[in-house]
Amino acid sequence: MENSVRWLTSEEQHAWRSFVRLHEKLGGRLSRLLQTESKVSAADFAVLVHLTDVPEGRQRYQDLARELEWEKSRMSHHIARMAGRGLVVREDCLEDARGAFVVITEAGRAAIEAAAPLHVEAVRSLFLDHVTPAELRTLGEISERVVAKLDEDPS
Amino acid sequence: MENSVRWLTSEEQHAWRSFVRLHEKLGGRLSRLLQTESKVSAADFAVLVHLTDVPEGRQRYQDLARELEWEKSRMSHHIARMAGRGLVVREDCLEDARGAFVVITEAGRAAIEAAAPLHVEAVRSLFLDHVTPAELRTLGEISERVVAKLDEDPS
DNA sequence: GAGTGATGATTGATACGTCAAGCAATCCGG
DNA sequence: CCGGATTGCTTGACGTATCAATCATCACTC
Repeated sequence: MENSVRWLTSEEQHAWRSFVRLHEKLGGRLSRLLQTESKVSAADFAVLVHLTDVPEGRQRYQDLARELEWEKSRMSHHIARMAGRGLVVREDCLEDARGAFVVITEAGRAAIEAAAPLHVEAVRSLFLDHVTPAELRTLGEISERVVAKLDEDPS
Repeated sequence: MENSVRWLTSEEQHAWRSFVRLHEKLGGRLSRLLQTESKVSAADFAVLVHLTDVPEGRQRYQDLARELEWEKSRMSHHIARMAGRGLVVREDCLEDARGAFVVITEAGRAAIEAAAPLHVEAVRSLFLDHVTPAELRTLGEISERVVAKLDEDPS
């Protein structure tokens, strides 16, 4: 048993546990909602959002993986499944024969347009509606700062 | 296309996306750390924490599932795997022959005592160290309030 | 006290994420 | 150029999460 551990005070413990519960519950609710009400999962949604943000709806696997913070193998597996459902297609890359593009299909665009209002409404009613603008600002600042720290110091 | 959707303002959008990224990154880091440095996963850790909080280290499947917000089938599968690794044992319930207890073993206690300092240190260095006490208080309040709302209104 | 429904847990199918290994295509130092 | 290292993606195996179906037991009612 280490004696040098900086254990949490009870305030820290309480805040941390609440925060963890929030993540579990909110994340669970949102993805369950998307899953059951639309036909895209939270992961599908994230992919489709990025593809609609980009010219022609085409992006390299690696770029997509970097933006979503996914492993490349996860991207391969997931895109293969999405392609099977017709939401995207895989396209070979001419400039670099190793590479490949993910391209959103019409069905993909239709799926995300159908899911987006639902998702926004859920984010509002499950979260934003219960948080003041000042709190939201604080939360945004904390999130950005911590994410930056995590990026600085890779595991 | 619905016209009545209350789309997010750019401030809301920014804060929300940062928050989601924090969720993804911090969760990923913590569970990866636990996984590689100790021999218990984040899920194992949560189970063991609850069992050490309770008399004799025994608790019913359903109670454990409720506290962790897990599905009962997840609990069954996971406890079966943990039992296979000797961290817990399953025990029949005398009062209700349908029910069963999960009981932490000595090996389970040893595992969590080994993992706890590491976990606390990670929570500090990856998160708490980058947040002021005031921010942490705000975060705790937000979390509690939103969790309460989510509990009120079941999906 | 038999029938009906609810409860506590298990099981199997399927989907998903991660890891390590693999395979091409490309880059680059000599 | 040529050979080894690197890059971009794929694959297979494994552990894990979810869903629906199942089974045994219990509770309630008539």
